[in-house]
Amino acid sequence: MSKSKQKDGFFKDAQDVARLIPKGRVSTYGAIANYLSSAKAARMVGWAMNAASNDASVPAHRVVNRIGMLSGKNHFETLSRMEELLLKEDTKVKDGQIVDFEKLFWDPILELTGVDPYPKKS
DNA sequence: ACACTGACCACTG
DNA sequence: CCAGTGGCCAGTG
Repeated sequence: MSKSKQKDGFFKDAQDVARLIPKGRVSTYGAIANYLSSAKAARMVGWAMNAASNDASVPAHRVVNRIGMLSGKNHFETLSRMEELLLKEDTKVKDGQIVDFEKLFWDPILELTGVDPYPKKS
């Protein structure tokens, strides 16, 4: 990061995927991580967002944890910044959680590859 | 160069 | 059902 050129890596990819999230939709760290590598790299996605917090082109506010909670709001300029940004995009937020999260959920795997990562329960 | 940490998730017991 | 633990990648001390 400090270097002018960013080597291709998880960060770059995660930020790139974040930019693909349509306005008014939200995604999760795990989904993005799973799309890039595995769900276990979810932590890095959050970190990538933090690294990109200076980059306004990366809608980090559209990325929440798996239960639709604004877990990363503490890393924004202000605690209410993330929620405000979401509300501006018609994304309802209630008590720190995305309303109708299931409907607004944008899964890169499902949307970009067409493969349903969540096989129906047996 | 080693160890630890981090906006998380899924699997085990 | 709740608690515990491993794991992923990159950056920092």
